Amino acid sequence: MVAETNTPERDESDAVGSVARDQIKAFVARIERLEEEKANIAADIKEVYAEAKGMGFDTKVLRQVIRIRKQDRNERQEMEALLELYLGALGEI
Amino acid sequence: MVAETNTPERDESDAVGSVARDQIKAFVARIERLEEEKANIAADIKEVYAEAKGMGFDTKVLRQVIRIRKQDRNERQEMEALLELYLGALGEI
Amino acid sequence: MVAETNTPERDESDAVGSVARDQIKAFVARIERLEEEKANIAADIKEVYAEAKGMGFDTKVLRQVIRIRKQDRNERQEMEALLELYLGALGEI
Amino acid sequence: MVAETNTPERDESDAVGSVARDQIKAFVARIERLEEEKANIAADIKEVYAEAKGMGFDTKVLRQVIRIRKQDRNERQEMEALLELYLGALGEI
DNA sequence: CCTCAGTGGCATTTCC
DNA sequence: GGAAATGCCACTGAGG
Repeated sequence: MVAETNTPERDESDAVGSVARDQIKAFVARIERLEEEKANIAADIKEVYAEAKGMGFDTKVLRQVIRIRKQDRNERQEMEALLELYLGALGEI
Repeated sequence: MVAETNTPERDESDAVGSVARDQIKAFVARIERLEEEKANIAADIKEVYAEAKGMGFDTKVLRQVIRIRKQDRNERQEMEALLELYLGALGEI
Repeated sequence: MVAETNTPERDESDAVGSVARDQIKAFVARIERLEEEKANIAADIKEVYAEAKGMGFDTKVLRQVIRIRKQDRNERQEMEALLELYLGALGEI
Repeated sequence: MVAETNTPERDESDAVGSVARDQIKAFVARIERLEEEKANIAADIKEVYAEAKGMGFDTKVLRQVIRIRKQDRNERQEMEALLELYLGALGEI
């Protein structure tokens, strides 16, 4: 794991030390917990698409709509960032 | 959205019908809601990695650990499925 | 290089065979040639930004403008793809 | 675009001035032209990798080869620069 | 020097 | 199930 601050040189057989070891285990547990939640939500999304498909909607079109709306949001944010840049730059004239 | 069962030919001005239209909007809303939750959890995971990094752990190795453990779980599940298959086959002899 | 179709078992000392060897060299040469062209163009772009900066323009803003215009193009393409999807789906009703 | 030297305070309606405006448009056009060329070459490279893959070569290994050779070139250049430095220093003795 | 945008590589997912 | 596409992460290099 190469945690310099957590793995000082030591004589004992364990290379990382029980403290660092516990920290690693805690991080792994937290991440795996969150990954599980994320996977569950991904499964939910999949279900929604399946449900829409079951009602006769074209999931390909639906996905595209979602993508375009997401792009819209991103572009709006970029425009705001550009405005910030402009205003900041104007202030420096 | 091209839902054959929901968009019969019609004389009215709206091409898709208000019912299908509402259904589409509902699906989009549900998916976007779930996508947002997923993005939040992804951000949480990122934070955890950042925290671990801040404590001197190598995130690259940490990610590998997570990946390997996930693979192990998958393999274990496959083995169990195979076992089920064998046992079922034996029961049919 | 692990090219199963190009590396039959053979008694000779070379593991890959002269044919596969030549093919690999040709691929590497082609890629490196293209990579070089790409690097040259990247250098040209850098020069243009430098020139703009030299004339008093804010390169950060300029980059943002380029990025937004690129997003616009992408979104336009996505919209066209969506239209294609719609039309194709309508044709199947 | 916030070009102090090109956008003096002015009474006219246009905020940036038609000259600066044209300059900006020219820069954007030049950059977008070059970006397009770069994207085309990147697509070509992708095609070459795909072709190699289609002939049974492992693209992952191929990429590694390209990367290592690039590193070698860089190191060689650094060595030559170092040699130049040494020789120049000797000439000043 | 340090932040940050851009880019390449990798993993996952999706479609066939 | 395998190839193709998308998204994500790490890294390098540019700009301040």
